[in-house]
Amino acid sequence: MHNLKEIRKDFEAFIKALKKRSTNVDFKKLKDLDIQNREFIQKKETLEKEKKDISKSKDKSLFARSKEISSSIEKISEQQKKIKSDLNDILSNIPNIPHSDVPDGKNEEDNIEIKRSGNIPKFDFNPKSHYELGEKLQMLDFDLATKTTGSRFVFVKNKLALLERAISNFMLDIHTTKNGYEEVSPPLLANENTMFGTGQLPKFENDQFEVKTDEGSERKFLIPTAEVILTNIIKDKIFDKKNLPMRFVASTPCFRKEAGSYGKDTKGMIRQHQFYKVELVSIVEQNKCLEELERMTDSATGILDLLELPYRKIILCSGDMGFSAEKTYDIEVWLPSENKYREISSCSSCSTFQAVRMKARYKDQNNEILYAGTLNGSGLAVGRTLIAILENYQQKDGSISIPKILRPYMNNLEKISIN
RNA sequence: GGAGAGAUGGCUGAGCGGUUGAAAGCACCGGUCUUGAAAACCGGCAAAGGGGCAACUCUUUCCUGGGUUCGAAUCCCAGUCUCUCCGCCA
Repeated sequence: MHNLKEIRKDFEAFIKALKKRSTNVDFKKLKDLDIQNREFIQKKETLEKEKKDISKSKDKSLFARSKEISSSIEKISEQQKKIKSDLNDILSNIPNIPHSDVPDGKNEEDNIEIKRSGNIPKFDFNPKSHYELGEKLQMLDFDLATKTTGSRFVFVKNKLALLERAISNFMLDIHTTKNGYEEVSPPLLANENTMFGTGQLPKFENDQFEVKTDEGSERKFLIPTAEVILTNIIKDKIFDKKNLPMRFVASTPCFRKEAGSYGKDTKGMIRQHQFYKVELVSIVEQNKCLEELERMTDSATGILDLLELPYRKIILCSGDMGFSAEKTYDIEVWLPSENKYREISSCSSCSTFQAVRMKARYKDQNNEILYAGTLNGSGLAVGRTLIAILENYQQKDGSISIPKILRPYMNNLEKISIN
């Protein structure tokens, strides 16, 4: 969320900065409401001052006047609250401003590739898709999941379940021992305010799975990514600068409705309602965001290097970035069956955008209070890593050789085959 | 599910109708002392919002929402959350 005080300083610049994004913000209304809001605050405060003075004076002759004032305050206050709430509605639906590094563009076609790494495997046969491979191995079962649960779910079984677990453990180990992240095993449900903090609410409620709770108690949502719960670790806090940076990693299931993606990636486990993801979150001083973004992205690509999977790194254009991001790198892994790169990680700096929503601040050496910078990135999506391994490491006979680095996590198994 | 207790500043924790925005301690910042550091001592230190170029000033805030009162952190009602004990389950 943006700081109104900052917006006010140069309203035109604010509009201009957001032009890069495809938004339909009613800027005029925003400005008018802000002015109205402040007018009402002033009216209210004048009355409050008078009332306070009467109360302090303990002068009985003025008590009647005080009562009058109370009812006036009530009226004005009501109007002011309405204005403030309208103002907040607009404000909380405005996305972050793209950093100047970010290329202008409308959609994913305008993203820019900045790096390629690894060798694309050459096959002397027609490479199969992960779901063909998995079903043939009898270790991916989509039909069963449809029966027990519904579409966009999958049973991962036998050695592929082991592989999935190995991937997760391997990534956690690297991030905790080599990259300086602290491992967290967080709750998988988040309340409304937490979801607001990272920007999932109010705008993207349709993408969330809400869990039914007792009447009257707080609303709860299945986390769409561990980013939500990990970033909110610092919610409502003012901490010392010396605590920064904070870096957290968690491997959790993620739940997404994937509303609006009907017909997209319907086959296989590319796009599921539930998937595991190893998530990285950093909390940093506000001027260190971009530096940390590079570090985080390197942590993510480091995993692909170790797994010896070919990938490329792209910078998202202004039109393709997520709501809370100021700058995002996507990392895409090579999928032989599709003959193209597919997203396996997305690393974003959110500048202070989420911190303002969460009221997460720190004190610097002058005891000045500043909003923190937050970053999140996948390190990596476990399901998609599984897919990438299946496809890139497939053999002519339909078996899968296991990346060397993962073997210690799989009882030194070298190959997954039907028996 | 039954019975209690609680929610106060960055943290711990007093206050239980009228200069209380709030004692005390810790943390933090500045100073004295010291070759330096520690300790000790002295001083400072809540946030948000409004007005002002600024110095500064005003308002709000002691979980949330109502109520009583000229006046509420303090009293009353409703709600949310947390904790403890018992039961049940893991």
